[in-house]
Amino acid sequence: MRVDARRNREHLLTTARAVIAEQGPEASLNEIARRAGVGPGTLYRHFPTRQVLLAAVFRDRVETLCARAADLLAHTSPDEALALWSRDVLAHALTDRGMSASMTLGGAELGFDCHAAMRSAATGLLLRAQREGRTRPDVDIEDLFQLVTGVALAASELPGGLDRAERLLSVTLAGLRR
Amino acid sequence: MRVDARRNREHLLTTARAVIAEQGPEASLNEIARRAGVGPGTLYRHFPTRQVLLAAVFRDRVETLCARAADLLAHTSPDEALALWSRDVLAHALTDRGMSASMTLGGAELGFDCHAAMRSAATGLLLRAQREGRTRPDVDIEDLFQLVTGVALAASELPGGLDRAERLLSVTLAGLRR
DNA sequence: ACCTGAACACCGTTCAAGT
DNA sequence: ACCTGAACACCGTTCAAGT
Repeated sequence: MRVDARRNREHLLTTARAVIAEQGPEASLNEIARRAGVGPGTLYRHFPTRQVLLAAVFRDRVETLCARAADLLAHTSPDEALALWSRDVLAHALTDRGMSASMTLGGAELGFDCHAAMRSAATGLLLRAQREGRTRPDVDIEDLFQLVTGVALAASELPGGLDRAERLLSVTLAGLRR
Repeated sequence: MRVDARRNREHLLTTARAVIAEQGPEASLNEIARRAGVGPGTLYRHFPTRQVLLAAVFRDRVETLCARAADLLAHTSPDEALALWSRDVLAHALTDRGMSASMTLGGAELGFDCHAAMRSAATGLLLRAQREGRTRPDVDIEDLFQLVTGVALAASELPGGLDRAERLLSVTLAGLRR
């Protein structure tokens, strides 16, 4: 990869992060390119679809959440780990617009598969909670995932912010216990 | 209102229903006008914003759900009424793309306030369940609403369809009990 | 090998001109 | 009083031409 190409890629990523923080995940790709000082073709060369760009933008955060899951798996009780991790996901989703949408972005063509990463991180927590804890055995990882991102989406679009989010999460976590 | 205006309005609504069923609530307004055989200006005259159009399109279904809530309130036990009504909302949301998005459409300028209608219909069910049933007293009507539409949104975007939707709903309803 | 930016087909939205 | 449809500013996307 040529040095100017690599620099363009980095700069596009930085700009995309800023614009998406401002305008959300539907932000104009042309504007991202414009603000980064490159032609739209250059953006498309590096990120052939919007989803590829979003996956790249949120990669760091997703990896942070995955590391957190591994940590909780090693150091916390099953029920508590699930609760704390869900709360973390929620906090990230409330902070970064588009984060919750990105968490469901999957597929090998993305360069980085957010969905697969999140899924495998959460699977460990769920299986252990079902084995040792008091978690309903019939829910699968997609269910857990949908419930948490659903709460995140709801909370990010409604007034009441974190308070409401915590309440919705507590309802969901209570529902997961048997 | 002139007869041709009224006829245009009806025809636009019928066309919009069809196009939205095909393409979802983000369907092109120009295409709706085109298919209805009128200029885009005519669509805008009758429905000044997309939300006004969506509220008009889904008015019938929302009113059906409200009537159902009143019926359940009169003839069913608190817990069961809440469960049956949620299941109904879910079924409507899975059938009609854009229905769940429309349920959150509020404001007096819409001609018909879907959100207010749904909220007042569901409030009766929730209050009674909290008074007589075993429902958590700290959740409010917005919480209930968000949980149900969240499940609906999740289920409509994920494979697994109705089965998964039912499971997610049962988790949520379990979480609502104290 | 990579970038550029004009070009294309679309979109939402407006508004002067018509009937 | 209502409709028309050309027009505008934007969007995503592509691709010949450049370096």
